[in-house]
Amino acid sequence: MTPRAGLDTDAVVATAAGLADAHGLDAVSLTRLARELGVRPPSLYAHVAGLPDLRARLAARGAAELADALRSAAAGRARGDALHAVAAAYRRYALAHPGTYQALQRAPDLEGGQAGAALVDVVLAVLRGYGLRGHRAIHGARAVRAALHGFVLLETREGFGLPLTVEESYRRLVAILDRGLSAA
Amino acid sequence: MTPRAGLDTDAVVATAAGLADAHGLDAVSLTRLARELGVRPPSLYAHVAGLPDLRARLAARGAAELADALRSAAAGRARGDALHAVAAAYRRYALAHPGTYQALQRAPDLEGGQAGAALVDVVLAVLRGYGLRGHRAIHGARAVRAALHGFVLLETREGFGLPLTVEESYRRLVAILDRGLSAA
DNA sequence: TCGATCCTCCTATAGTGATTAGGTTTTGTC
DNA sequence: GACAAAACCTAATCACTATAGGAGGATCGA
Repeated sequence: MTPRAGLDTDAVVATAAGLADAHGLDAVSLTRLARELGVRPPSLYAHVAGLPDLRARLAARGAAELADALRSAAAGRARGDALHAVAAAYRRYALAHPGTYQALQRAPDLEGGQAGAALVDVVLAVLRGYGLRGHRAIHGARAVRAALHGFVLLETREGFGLPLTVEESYRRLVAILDRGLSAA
Repeated sequence: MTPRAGLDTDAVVATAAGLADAHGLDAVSLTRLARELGVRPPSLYAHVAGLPDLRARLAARGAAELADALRSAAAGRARGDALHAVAAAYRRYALAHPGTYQALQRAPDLEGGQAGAALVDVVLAVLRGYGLRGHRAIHGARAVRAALHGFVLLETREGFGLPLTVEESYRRLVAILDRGLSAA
């Protein structure tokens, strides 16, 4: 008689991602998510282990998607070309999926998991184009991640109060990184 | 008879800051804060307007402290010297007050308030030493803030899985910024 | 010193969200 | 069709935010 929603973990996480991107990560409560899915809150426990687990899955999903986007952007390019493409893809993803990106932030060690490592690998691959290996590559990767992450965060959170094109600021930041990596 | 805690808004916010720095921002609940202060949760409403207000005050307090620290670091220095000093002070503050720094992040528009503007001003002052004014200074300030913010965030949140000195990575990041700003 | 008043803190209470326990019905398989 | 697994539900608990309204200590003028 009852239609049954026919959920599984992926569907739950996907809906949560939509909710997060549309209304912010804080809007993702089990109660609201359940309502969205036409189900009672306790039913969600059949698919996720609880709110922390849901958030972790959201982050893992986002890291995987982001890594994919970066990989695609880097494909077939090198050096500054690759760096600009990867940077653009990074920002594009974060702006298109603000809630998911937010979830990515709050993932403490989980970022250090599978998908997180994939993210680092893409950056390292780009740096190899600059001739950077070993220690130097790692320092470079940290710098690149920090810069992109920080910029996107400031943009999405605080919004850069001043009326000056954000695109241009980003382009210049990436140019600075390019110059710095070339010199290193 | 009753000893009375003798609280005021500053004391409440200060204790909240201690709690946040010691156990993370999420540990700062009115219930726990009240327990910490030897008081019942409703009593806190005499000093702060609620949890959002408390968080906002935490952020404002942090922004003011951070701006002070940066101003001190910049005093009497110029260019790369000033940049390195400010960057070091920035990271030092964030590491010493992780919970407060976390609160700073979550403050949406409040960062754009008094204390937030002071923060930007310090960076702009440093950039003036590089001969940057107007648009170029703003782009530069965004780059610097993004890089420092992003680095500190990655360090405190995810911890840079790899076993390679974080200090050295930071130093190199700042060096990249220095080079980039000099060229701009 | 006496008292009016303010302010701090309290109890009581409501409401929301996460989570667990334990049962019931649908779905898939033989 | 019957059995087993799994999806969902109701009921209940607990932690936390928040409001309402009251009691008592502190302060200041007389």
